[in-house]
Amino acid sequence: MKFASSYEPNEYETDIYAAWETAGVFKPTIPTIPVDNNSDGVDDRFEAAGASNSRTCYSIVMPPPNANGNLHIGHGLTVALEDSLIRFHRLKGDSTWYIPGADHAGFETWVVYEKYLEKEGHTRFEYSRDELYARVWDFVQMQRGNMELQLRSLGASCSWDDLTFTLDENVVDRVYTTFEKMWNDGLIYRGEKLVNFCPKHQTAFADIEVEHKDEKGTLWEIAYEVSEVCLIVSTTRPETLFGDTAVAVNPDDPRYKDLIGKTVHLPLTDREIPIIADEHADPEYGTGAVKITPAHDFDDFEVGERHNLPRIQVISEDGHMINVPEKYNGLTTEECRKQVLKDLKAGGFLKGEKKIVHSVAHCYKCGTVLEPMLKEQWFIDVEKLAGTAIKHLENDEIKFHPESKKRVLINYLGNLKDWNISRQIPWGIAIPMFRKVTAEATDEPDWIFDRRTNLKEIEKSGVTYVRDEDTFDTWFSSSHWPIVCTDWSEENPTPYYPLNVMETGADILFAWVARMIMMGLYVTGEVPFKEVYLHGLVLDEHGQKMSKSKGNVINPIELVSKYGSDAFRLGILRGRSAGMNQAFSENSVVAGRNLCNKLWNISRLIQSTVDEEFENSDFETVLRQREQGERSAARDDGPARARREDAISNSYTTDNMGEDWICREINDCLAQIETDMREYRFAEAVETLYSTIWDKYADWFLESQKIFRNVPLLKITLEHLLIALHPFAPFVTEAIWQNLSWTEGFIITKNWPSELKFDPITAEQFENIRTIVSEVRGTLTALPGTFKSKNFPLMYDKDSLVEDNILLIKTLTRVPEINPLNGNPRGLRLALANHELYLDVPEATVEAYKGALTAKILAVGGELNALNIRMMNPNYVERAPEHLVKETRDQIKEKEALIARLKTQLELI
RNA sequence: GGACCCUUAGCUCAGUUGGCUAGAGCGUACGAUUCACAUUCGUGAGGUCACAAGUUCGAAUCUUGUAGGGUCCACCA
Repeated sequence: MKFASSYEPNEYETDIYAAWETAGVFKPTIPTIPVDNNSDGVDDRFEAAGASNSRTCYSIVMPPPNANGNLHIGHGLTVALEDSLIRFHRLKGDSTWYIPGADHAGFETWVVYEKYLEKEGHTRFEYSRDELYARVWDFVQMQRGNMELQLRSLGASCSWDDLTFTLDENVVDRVYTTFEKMWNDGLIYRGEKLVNFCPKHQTAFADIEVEHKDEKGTLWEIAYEVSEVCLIVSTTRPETLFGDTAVAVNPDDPRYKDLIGKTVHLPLTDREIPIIADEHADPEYGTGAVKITPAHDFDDFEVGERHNLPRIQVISEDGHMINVPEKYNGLTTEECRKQVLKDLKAGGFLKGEKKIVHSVAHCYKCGTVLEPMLKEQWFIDVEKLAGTAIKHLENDEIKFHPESKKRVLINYLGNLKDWNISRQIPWGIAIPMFRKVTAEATDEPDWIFDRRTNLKEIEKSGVTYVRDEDTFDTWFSSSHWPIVCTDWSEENPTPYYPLNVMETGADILFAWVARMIMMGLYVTGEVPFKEVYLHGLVLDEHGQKMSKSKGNVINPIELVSKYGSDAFRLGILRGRSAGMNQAFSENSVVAGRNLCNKLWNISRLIQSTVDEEFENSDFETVLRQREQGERSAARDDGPARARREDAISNSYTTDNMGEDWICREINDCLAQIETDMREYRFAEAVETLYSTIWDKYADWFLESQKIFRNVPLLKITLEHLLIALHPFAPFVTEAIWQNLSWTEGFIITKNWPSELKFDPITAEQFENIRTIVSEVRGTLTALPGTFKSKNFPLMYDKDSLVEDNILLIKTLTRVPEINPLNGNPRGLRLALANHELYLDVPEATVEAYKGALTAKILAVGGELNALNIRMMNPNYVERAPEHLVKETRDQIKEKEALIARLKTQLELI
């Protein structure tokens, strides 16, 4: 026998994955690019397949994990979700394409590399941009590979040949093509705008990458003199006063009405700046007068634009004061603030200070306070893109799970500001723009588009241009992900685009999903995916966010090696629903591991039954069976084969109690899984499988089969369950499939099971048996005395169901014997199951059981009462649907009969 | 300030268009004992569905309000 007494995942998983990969079963069966109709020598198979493309292609692209990182729990969830979908659709016969990816993770990787440089005693400023790019490339290659191995250990059945790295040539090509199109369409502009700038990392961020934190600060009140009077302004950043180019007051503020248009003297300088009227000044806040520093504050920048104010930059990119009086020049912002406050105080300008709490922008990576910095950057005018996206969303072209996120997304797109796509880090896709440096060529444009970003300098009609040193925001290239992964092109649109579903974290709805939709529509005219499934955060077992500092991080790979890949997948899917942040604990993985082991032992039992049958059967039968098997195996694949497999697998009969029932239960289970998967209810699908396999198949069917041994049925039902569980627990199901003596090929490429035939009446009879068995067990447990003293025989009167199933009931209840009742009823009558059944219990025992019995009668009486009250309500009888009223009537009858039976139990004593 | 989500058993969560006695896993109590599986088997206990009002024959489910928790966006001179 091949089956060990327990399932050891580590002995099988690596080999199984390798076998799948070698066999090429992860690849889509329908070609990804349709063949050109005009070309010769077209493969027939491909053409035939092309006809049904729209129906049978099923594609998912993986959100690319960091190429040189390790997978975390979120990736574990992603793979569990996506791979279950892929495997389910593969079994359903779709041509599935699960496309893996690797992210160069521009900023993340850059931060890691910069730390590494620092450790080596170097800084980024020692190298040119191209040198740095080459160095990071090598650095990434050196670290690469872990993540891909980890995806394999999670069982991701993705098409490895099609792995896309975010810096691959086709990605860069596509990104440049889009950028060029946008440039020509006038959607790209270079603007001097305020950007969030990290003085430590020396790069700008998009709004979305900024982390706002509430902090304590001080609000200072400073006097700006206007001829005789003075105007008090409030500020949290006194050091920026050197960059002030106006003071704003609210136009409706009566206190300052007369001052509008006049000028004030800027303290510590010899400048006069105007007093302007602007809505931005809130009369309720501070003193109602606000200094305007267009170069260092986002709001002030906008005020400046409205009033055409000059922008004076007084803080440099590395956080030092510039363009300020000699005394302050070169100080850090902090030093300068101290000095300015000191000098203001000395000059009598400082009129007050208040402690306040305000939110401050931080770098999401290093926590440094971000400096709003005036910089020339490339921007995308998002108005049209967002508008188009909203139109398609409102047209319901993408289905969201959870549904509520659609509105959230539309709301976000409606308020989107222009997108800064320039980053000042070398690790990324170079922006394909070149700046004119030949001064005398006045007719030529200042900037030109050119793909030759490998060159620092290019020449065009005698004019020299130098490359912009910046790289793209990673989200700009990532927004092309569905397009580039599926190899979509204008000439050859692939049947795998749009994707069937985009599965990713709810936290990157804006950063990624929104941008993919805008970009997909802009490039292809179609939405990039038909559905979006968003998963929430995986929290620790107490509902806390996982973080290194809290020390509550769970490593998925550790769980995989401890309990097996399947256990992890089952565990993480359990109790999870779309878009919700949910807790996760090792317990659920243990439950998953137990299910795998249960299934393993179920298979072990069935295999041993099959082996025994084989040994006992006569030689000729064996020979005939073997020949049949070989004959069918010799044929080729295809629909004919599928039909034949169907016929063979349906060649069973249901002869014994419980057999029709299990067929019914398995059919229900399969149908439930199909519904659940269509609606992305993963946890429910797993739940259904768990209870069908364990509570129904093992606890009832297999127990009853210990008497009956219907080998063909045991085989086919096991196969059905193995296939049904395969999407969620791929390794154990394949391991079993390979160990079973009669199965062929890989389970991963089998067909989803067809319905089992059964007789519904016989199936229902088994429910009666179950009720009887449960009540016998329950009553025996409830009766006083030790277990051993309770070996009472069971007696029946004129009951053919019991009479026909004496052996079965005896086995399941473990009563010593079951006899026909001779003479008058005695002992304890079973009440719940409506059968003439008595436990042969001595009077004294029944007497002691009386209390429990009375309590039960009371409980049922309460239920009956509630039902009667319902029926006495004329409105209910009139208005509720007829079937419900009838149901209630039936229930009343049942309860009344039950109470009557229970009362006989008491009377019998 | 705006938006969205959540509150159901000790814990983590299901509960689909309102309709049987509100379910599962884990935990827990009692019992079994080696015949596929102790990663086992059997039987229980455990719930004012956050609170209040409303709609309805009927509400965990729909509406409104209150309280608590979470997430995101905007703003904070």
